[in-house]
Amino acid sequence: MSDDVDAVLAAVGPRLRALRRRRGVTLTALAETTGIPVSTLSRLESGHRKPGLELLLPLARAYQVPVDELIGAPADLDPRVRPQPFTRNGMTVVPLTRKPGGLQAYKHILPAGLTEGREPDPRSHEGYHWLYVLRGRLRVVLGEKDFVLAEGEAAEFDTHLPHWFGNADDHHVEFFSILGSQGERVHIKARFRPDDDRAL
Amino acid sequence: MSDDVDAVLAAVGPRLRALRRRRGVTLTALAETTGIPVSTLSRLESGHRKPGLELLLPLARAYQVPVDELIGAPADLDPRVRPQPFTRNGMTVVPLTRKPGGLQAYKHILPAGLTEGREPDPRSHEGYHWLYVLRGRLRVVLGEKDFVLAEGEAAEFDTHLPHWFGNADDHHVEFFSILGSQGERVHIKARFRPDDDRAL
DNA sequence: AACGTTCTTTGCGGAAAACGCAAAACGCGG
DNA sequence: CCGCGTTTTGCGTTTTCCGCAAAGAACGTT
Repeated sequence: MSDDVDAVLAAVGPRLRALRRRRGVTLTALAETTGIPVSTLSRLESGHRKPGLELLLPLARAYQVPVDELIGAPADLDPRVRPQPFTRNGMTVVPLTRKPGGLQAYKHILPAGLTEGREPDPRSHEGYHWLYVLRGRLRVVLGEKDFVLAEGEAAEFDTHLPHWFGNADDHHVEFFSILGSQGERVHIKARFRPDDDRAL
Repeated sequence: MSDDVDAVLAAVGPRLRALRRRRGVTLTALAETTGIPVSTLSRLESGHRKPGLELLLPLARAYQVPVDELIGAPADLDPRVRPQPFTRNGMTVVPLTRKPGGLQAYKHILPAGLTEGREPDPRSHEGYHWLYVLRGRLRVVLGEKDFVLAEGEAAEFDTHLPHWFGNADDHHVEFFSILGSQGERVHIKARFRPDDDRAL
């Protein structure tokens, strides 16, 4: 577990030194191109200095190598997305995408009768929304409109429009939703929070 | 220059927070799976804590995302390798590979008469060596053997054998050399240094 | 609308790491 | 053996980190 991390951490210094030597660069020269003092570079390569991002980023640029390559982190990423569903207001949300940026795909599950008798509570946020009903009938409140999507039906809209989803009847509803990419903003939860929105 | 780095650095916190929210994970839960205390996570996401590797690595594993993706470092790497030749003992070395790990390719240039009258000084190190003479005639001292490679000729050997290269006559010599990958060790300079060898 | 729960932020003081500088140590070639 | 370029290290000061626990916010419920 943590051994793994420690191993990578301990290997970063030597790895950096090897890379530098291989390129025929001196500490002094590297210090010039990165703006990092020689002493710090020395300590970093010998493991007497923690490899912080403020050091790794300039180095990655100097060496023209991604950070992961720099630190030699094992690229043991499972290509399959392992969904970690969570619940928000009784609605189960299954994130189907992994990467922080770009499109975000979810599957939403509304248990039977979840929104029974509830007041629609439309919210708005940045982005563009596309959705597709897998099961059940989805009530969509969108701006002034209030309509129902049946199984296999789809919809798309700009999420600046206040919107809200609910069960159309007393059966449970499942639907895909794909969020994108209006200035790389993110849909996160019902209420829009300024700082969820900062860096995609 | 440094603005760029600062920008990325400042964006890491918010980016981490956005990612966590998107996954529907609480600080407490994340603290459990990563072993990082809640307070630290909070400070990290709010930018009051430096994003050190000892934090980013567990996070990258928890989120199943490479570190570069985590921090949103611009992937503006030039696919072309931009060689940065350097000189070692009068011999010009042109690194043709960029990645720290795996195979390493070089072009070596020995100016005319560089090794004239010099004593061969064979050294050994870890790895496997393959080479190809582009121009001139290359003298290769390899263990007990001492031979000459002409243009277009190639050789390969285990670098545990002490070896040395020189001009076979008074013309300049150019040759490719590809180093690999015996336990991921690296050819760096004439003399073998223990710590050049640690982490590929 | 007030409540309780859960999640998140923040203040604190001691401990640890970082900082740049300059001197010392090292490596290598002459 | 000397000299130069490179790298390491000692030092005192300054900054950051640390976990804890209390305070504060957000949210769902009564």
